[in-house]
Order: sequence, then C-alpha cells, then structure tokens
Amino acid sequence: MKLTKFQKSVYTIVRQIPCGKVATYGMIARMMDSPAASRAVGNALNRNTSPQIFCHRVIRSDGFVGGFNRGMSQKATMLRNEGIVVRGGIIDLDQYIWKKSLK
DNA sequence: CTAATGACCATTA
DNA sequence: ATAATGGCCATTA
Repeated sequence: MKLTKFQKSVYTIVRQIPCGKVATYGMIARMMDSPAASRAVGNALNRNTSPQIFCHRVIRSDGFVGGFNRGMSQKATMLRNEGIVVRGGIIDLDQYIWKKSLK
C-alpha cells in the first residue's frame, strides 16, 4: 500500500497527538501547509484506517467526534479509554483539544 | 484527462 | 439560536 506525502504528513501529525488529547482536522491541515485540506485529511484517514495510528484522536472542529470507518462507537470508546469524556459524541474542545504548549 | 466522493469548515438565511 | 449551502483539498473510479 502506497502512501502519498499528504498521507504521511497526516500520520506524522496524528502520531504526535499526546494521550488524552485530541486534534481537529482543520488543525492538522494547517500544520501541513494546507489550511483548507481538512477534508483531504479526513479522507486520508478514512482510506487508511491504520490501527497503529491514533486516528481516533482526530475530531471535528465543532467538538463532534465526527465519524469512523469502524463505527464511531469504537472511536468514542477509545477516547473514553484515554480518559476523555465523550457525551453524545461530543467532546469538550477547550479541555481536550491538543494545544502545543499552552502557556 | 474529467468527474465524483468524503471521518470537513465557515458563512449566510 | 439552528438549518442549509458552497468551497477546498487529495484520492479514486
């Protein structure tokens, strides 16, 4: 399976998300020089459901968990396992959003 | 090559 | 406040 540079970039970013934190698609897109590639980012993850990647830590900018190729239930479960509180498929962004060094 | 799709985002009614 | 629409990027058919 061949991964393009875009995919690699996405994985690289997702891989850097610390445990117990989440990042939004738009945020990742911004880190890779494509602030509007949020869609492509999600697309990439969807096409490559790699169990070794923390794709479950990637959520929408609205705080909504978004979707998951394996079923959002599984995604929500993983997030909960990380210690994140997910209610109704919604996560508290101000609390769990990945901030590169707040302060 | 062109067209269509998608785990999205932001704006406008 | 919620609902609906367009735009944007990369990948796949």
